[in-house]
Amino acid sequence: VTTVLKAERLVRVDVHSAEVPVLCLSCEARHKGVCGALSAGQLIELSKHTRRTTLHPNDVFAYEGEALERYANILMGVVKLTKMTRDGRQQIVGLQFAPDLLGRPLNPNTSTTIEAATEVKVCAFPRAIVDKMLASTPELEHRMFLQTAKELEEAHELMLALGRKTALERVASFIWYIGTHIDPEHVGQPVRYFALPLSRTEMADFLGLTLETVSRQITKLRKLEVIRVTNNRDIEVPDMAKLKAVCDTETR
Amino acid sequence: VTTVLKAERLVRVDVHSAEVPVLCLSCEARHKGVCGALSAGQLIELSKHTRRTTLHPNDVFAYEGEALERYANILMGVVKLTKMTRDGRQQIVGLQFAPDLLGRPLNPNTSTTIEAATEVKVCAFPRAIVDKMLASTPELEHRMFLQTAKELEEAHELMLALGRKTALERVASFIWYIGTHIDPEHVGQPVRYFALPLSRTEMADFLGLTLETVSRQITKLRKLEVIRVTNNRDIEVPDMAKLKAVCDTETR
DNA sequence: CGGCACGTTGAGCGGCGTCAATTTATGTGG
DNA sequence: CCACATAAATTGACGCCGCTCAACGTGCCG
Repeated sequence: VTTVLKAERLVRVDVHSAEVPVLCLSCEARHKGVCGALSAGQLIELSKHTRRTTLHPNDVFAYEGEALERYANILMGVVKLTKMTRDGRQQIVGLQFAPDLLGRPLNPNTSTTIEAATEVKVCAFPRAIVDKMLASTPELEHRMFLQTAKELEEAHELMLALGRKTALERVASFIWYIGTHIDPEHVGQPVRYFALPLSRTEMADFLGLTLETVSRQITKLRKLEVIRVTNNRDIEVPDMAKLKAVCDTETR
Repeated sequence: VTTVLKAERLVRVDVHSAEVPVLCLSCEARHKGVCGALSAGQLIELSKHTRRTTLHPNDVFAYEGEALERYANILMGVVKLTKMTRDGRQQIVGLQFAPDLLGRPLNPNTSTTIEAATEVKVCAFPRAIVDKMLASTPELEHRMFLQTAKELEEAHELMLALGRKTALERVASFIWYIGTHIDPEHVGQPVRYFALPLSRTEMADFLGLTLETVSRQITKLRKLEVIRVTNNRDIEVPDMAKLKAVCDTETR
């Protein structure tokens, strides 16, 4: 229900400097995110209107149907995209990780509610400025397109799980998904020890289950020695192949 | 007023029609599809390598993981995008209608199997030619991006159905979806009489159900007088609002 | 007419949801 | 540091929605 809480002011940058803004220097989005498509000059122009913000779990960035007047680069943390039926049933339709960009060109209205799952740091800039750069920088649109295409593929994968997988397979698939996405430095290498970014309730909303069922499947995976659970959210995967096998069991 | 506009559009004469290839003249894709982004010269260039094809139900255009060496514009009919688990459980993750484009730039590999649901006519062109035009024609990429973004939104909608809706709601949602997409001339106006492009089995694969359950829900909708079924595939919707109400029942 | 594909209907069962109790983590003030 | 409160997660009992298996139309075509 709360919106953006804390806003940090950006460090001032010399307008006439051809250098990359200080804040951008160590920013991951400049390497793998959309900002990588921008020149030093564009980064400076953009940084004049940039505002970094921290969101706390369940802080809402934008509501379904709302017009986004700012794009936002995720610098840290996990963001969930949710939809709801009129009577309150909720579905998480996607997760976003650093350095994903929130907001799309050509249509400012978001079709999902965008909210923080974990603590999240974003770098936000006004729509108009980015849209102007889009016209002259094809590479920027390429990157946005690439992200959207990737989101669509992941949506398809989740749809297979929602429509055709058992509760156990869905939970295993989710753990696999997190393991292969949570580390921004992942080069396809899944990590074997990580913290789940979602609560049991949220996992249920992601997987089309109830929190009780999710909990039961987790204890089942624990007893099958596919995972170890240390502090509810902390997961260890001794053997990734074993986990992968459960995601798509031959003998259901 | 709408009918007048519609009629006007149908008889509209293209100023440069002399330069546009004959095949493109009456093609819907040139108006609302991606070809609308191309100049007469580009259309001529493209038409030299164009091949029109007819696909029959269940003909496969490309298999999951395969590299598409041709884009294809849907001129007529419905195409289904499917995914499968290793043990053969199938999920339809999306439907494509005229004038949608099959294939995406930047990544030739398709993540879903692409196959005809109904009889389908496509206009196919080699990847290389289109990709070259993409570099010099931003509008072309805009349109592709727009379609992908739309696909993503529809995927999200389906995910809500798969994860959180009852069997009855899913079937009603499907009928609503078809009613608002089957007519290429739809300007948001849902039609009340149409043929379902999918068999019961395919509807089940789309909705994460079994064919028996789909069948039962259809008879239930019939008894509730939400729909009329004439020849199994032919549906009449007396009151669209009534159908919409079932899609998202308050009292589940 | 018979064969076949497709759809409908029925009977019974099981996986997951519902409701509720208990345990475990997290935080707060004395 | 320990009671205490609150939220989050686990576990159990039971019921229902949708799956499974099977029989039975129905329409189409040779």
